[in-house]
Amino acid sequence: MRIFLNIQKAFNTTAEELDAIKNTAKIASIRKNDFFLREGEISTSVAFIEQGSMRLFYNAKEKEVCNDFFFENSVIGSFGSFMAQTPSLVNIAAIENCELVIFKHEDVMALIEQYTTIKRLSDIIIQEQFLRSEKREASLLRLNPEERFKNLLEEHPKIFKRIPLRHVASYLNITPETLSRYRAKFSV
Amino acid sequence: MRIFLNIQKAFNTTAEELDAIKNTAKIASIRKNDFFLREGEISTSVAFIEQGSMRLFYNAKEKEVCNDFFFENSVIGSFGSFMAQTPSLVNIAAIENCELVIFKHEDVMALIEQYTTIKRLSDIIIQEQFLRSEKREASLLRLNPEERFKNLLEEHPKIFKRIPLRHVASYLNITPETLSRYRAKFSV
DNA sequence: AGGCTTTCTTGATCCAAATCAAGAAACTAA
DNA sequence: TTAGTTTCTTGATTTGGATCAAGAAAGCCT
Repeated sequence: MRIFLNIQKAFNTTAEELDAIKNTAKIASIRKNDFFLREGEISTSVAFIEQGSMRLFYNAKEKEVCNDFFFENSVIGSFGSFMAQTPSLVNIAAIENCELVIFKHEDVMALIEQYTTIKRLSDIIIQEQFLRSEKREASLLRLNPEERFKNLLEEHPKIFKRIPLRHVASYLNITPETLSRYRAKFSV
Repeated sequence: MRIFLNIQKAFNTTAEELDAIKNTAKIASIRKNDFFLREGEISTSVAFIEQGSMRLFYNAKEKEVCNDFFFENSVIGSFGSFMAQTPSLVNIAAIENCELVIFKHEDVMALIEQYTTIKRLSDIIIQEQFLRSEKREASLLRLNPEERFKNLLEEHPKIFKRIPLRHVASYLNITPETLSRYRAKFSV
């Protein structure tokens, strides 16, 4: 199946591992704005994004605050909820229509048990999440809004192309008005 | 050894596991203000805090920004750096004099390999880190400074007793002056 | 296409927290 | 103990980004 080729490429799996994955993972489409996980639910699965983009966000008082964006060839989920099987603190929803490869909790456990290389894979994914969250925290703590904007523009210009600006503003923890002014200031 | 009793209690290990831990882990004292890990270094170990308190912080422009505090009976380390064996983004230092039980990277790997229950333990620690960081992000993203202050006061009053206020201010991502005014306002 | 809603931009005003400044209190080390 | 730091408090001022407001542009129906 064409759709697993990206997994093969992203994770550099052997034919045997890829077969095991094909036999357990499920393919799913989710449409723009659909939820993958809601705050309070216990996460039953994580997903590999074949195509599309998603966001992970918190419910704040009246608004939503966006914590992160995920594009094709990355793994998305609430790892806290998924691993501990506790209610999720975060929401996850599609920004663009997405093609996903879904990994159920029990399947992941079984795959890890059976294939030490898949275990290693899972460890790498977990590591990446730790690094991602340390980076995110560092950016929120040590940079001011304008610096965060310039940083994001430099490191992930595609976010400005594919993500609605109100979500980008939320990610930067500023209002849409302020983002708009930064964009004018730096002519983006 | 008395010092391992807390580990036994915190993790509810069997006698056999505790023995395995005793034979590999090393006890260390570190003094107030000493570093456990510096930004840029690759983390070689994680530590169980028997006694004392530590902080995890980032270097920002001219100042340090504190990301979290850790007290006795918790595990501290840069998990991103420890697991991926990449340079740490964070610093870790003692606030009070500490008694630590140190777990070297290779020993942890070996223990996990050998004892499935210790593997389970490590999974729980990792889960806790994920939850901790989701909570931390949520607090930075959805609360304003004064709400963060009130929240911290409610949930962790002991932090105000044991941690120098400038570190608390940094944790709340406000200036010491602002913290001082909040304290006056709420008579803390 | 055309009407409707949502998103984005631009301007005016406001405010919470930062900065600047200086004194008080708490540690530290001889 | 006391001199010397460092930390904390309090006051005056500034400021970056929020909020309020209203129009422009872009999406999204049928």
